[in-house]
Amino acid sequence: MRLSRYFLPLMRETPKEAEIASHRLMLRAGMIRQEAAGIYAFLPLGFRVLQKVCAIVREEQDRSGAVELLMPTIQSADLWRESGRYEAYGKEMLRIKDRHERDMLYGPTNEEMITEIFRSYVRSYKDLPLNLYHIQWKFRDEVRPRFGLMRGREFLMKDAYSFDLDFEGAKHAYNRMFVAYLRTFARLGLRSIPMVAESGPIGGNLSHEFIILADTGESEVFCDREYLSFDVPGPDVDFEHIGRLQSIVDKWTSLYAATSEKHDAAAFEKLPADNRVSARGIEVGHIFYFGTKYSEPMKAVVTTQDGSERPVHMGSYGIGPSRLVAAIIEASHDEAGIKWPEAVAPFKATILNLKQGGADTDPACEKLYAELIGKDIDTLYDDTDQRPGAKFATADLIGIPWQILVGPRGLAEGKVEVKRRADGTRELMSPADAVVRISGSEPGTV
RNA sequence: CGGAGUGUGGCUCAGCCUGGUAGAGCACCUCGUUCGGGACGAGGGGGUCGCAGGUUCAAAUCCUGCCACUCCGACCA
Repeated sequence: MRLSRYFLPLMRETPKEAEIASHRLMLRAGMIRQEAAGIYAFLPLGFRVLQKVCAIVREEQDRSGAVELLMPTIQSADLWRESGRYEAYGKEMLRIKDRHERDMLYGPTNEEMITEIFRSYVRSYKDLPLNLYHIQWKFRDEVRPRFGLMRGREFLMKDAYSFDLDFEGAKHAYNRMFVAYLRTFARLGLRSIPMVAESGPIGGNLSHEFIILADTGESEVFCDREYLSFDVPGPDVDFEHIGRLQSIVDKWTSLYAATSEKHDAAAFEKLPADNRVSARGIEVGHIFYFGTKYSEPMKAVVTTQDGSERPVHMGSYGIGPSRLVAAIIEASHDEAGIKWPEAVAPFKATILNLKQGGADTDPACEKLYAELIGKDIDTLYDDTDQRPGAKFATADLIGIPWQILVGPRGLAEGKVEVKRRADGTRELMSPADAVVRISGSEPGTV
C-alpha cells in the first residue's frame, strides 16, 4: 500500500477524552473513530488489525474442533422470554420495536438463539459433541462506557457454545476451549493466565477468566510467578485426547491465580514472597460451563442410547477481538507509539523514502516495494513528501514491526537501514538482504 | 445510577469572571526553498462559539431548560 493513496488520518495531538494508552494511540494512529459513547468506527488501519486478530481466533477455534456459523445481531424478544432472561437482563439490553410493534433486541449474547438453532435440528446423542461459534457484533448498553475499545457498548465477540450429552462430555468441551484460548492469546503475543471466576448456578470450578497482565489493566489480580514461564501447548496438541487435554488444564490451574473478587489473601500469603505477583489485569476471555440452564427451559434435548430424552449440557466461551486490539496495545507500546506483535501488525514492513523525489531514493524504494509485495508481505510505502522526521514518527506511532529507511546517505554505499520497532535494533544492509531478512523474520513474538 | 466536569475551525486550547467587529498553535490549500528524527518563507481558505428560550441597544460571555461527551465510584467479553 502506498501511503499517499491510503486513508490514514493521524493526529499529532492527543484528543482530550482519551485517558489510557490504547485509546490514545488508536485515535492518534487513525485506527478508530468514536461515533457515540462506547461506539466506534474502525478506520482502515484499525480494521486490518481487527481482521488479523479475528483470523487467529478463528484458526484456533477451528483447530479445537469448533464449527463456525453466523447468527444475526437482531433477535426476537420471544426467544428471550422462553429462557426467562428478557425481563431479567435489565437495561443493558438494547430493546427495539420493529414497524409492526414487535419486540426485538440487539443481541448482547447468543445462548438463546444458538439453543434454538440446536434444538431445531439435533435429535440424537450421536450428533454430539458439538461446538458452534461465531464472531459477531454485540451490544450491551453499559452504564458507563470508557477506555475506548476496552469497555465499549458495541463490541465484537467470538462466542462459542458447546453441546454435550453429560457433564463428562461438557468438561472435555470446556478443556478444548481452555487450551484453544491459551494458544490464541499466545499467538497474539500475549501471555494469558487463567483465573478462577464466579461459577455459574451449577457450581463447581468450571469457569475461568483469561487475564493478561498490563499496568493499565482495569482490575487487580494475583497469581504465582511460575505461570509466566509455563509453556503454551503447541499446534500439534491433540484436542480429541481427553486425558492429555485434561493434564494440560490441570497444570494451568494448579497454581494460585485469582482476580480481586475471588482473591484469597491467606492462600496467596503462603506462596514464597518471590512468587507473589500482584498486578493489574485485563480480561480478554471468559469460559464457563452452565449445564442445562438453557437446554432445560428451552427443551434442547437429544435421544440417548437407551431411548430416553435428556437436556444437553452446555457451555459458552467468549473472546472479545475488539477489546483484544486494545489489550495488545496496552501490553506493548512506548512513548513513541504502538509496538505490534508481527502476528497482528497492520503492515509487516514499511519503506520510508527519506527523500521523496530523489533520483536515487525513488527507484530504490519502488524496487524494494515491488520485491516485498512479490513475497506477499504486507508493506506500507511512505511515498509522501513529508520530511524524514515526520515519517519516522508516523512509522513509530502506528507500530509497524520492520522499517526500511531508504535515504541518500545509505544508498551512496548501496545500503539501507533496517529498524526493528519492537526492540529498537537497527542494521545497515543491502536492499536485497533487507528483503530476505524481513521475509524470514520470526512471526508471533515481540 | 450517584458524584465531578467539559462543549469555541479537523486537533489542542485562549477569550467568558468585568457583554461591544471570534483568536493562537498545529493541520489544510498555492508558490518557492528544503529533505536521515515531527522544516522555512510568503500568501490563502475554513467557525450558526452544543441546541432552544430569556435578559439587553448589543450575548461565545449573564439567566433558564435541554442535549452530547469525559472523568471518579457500583456492574460487565
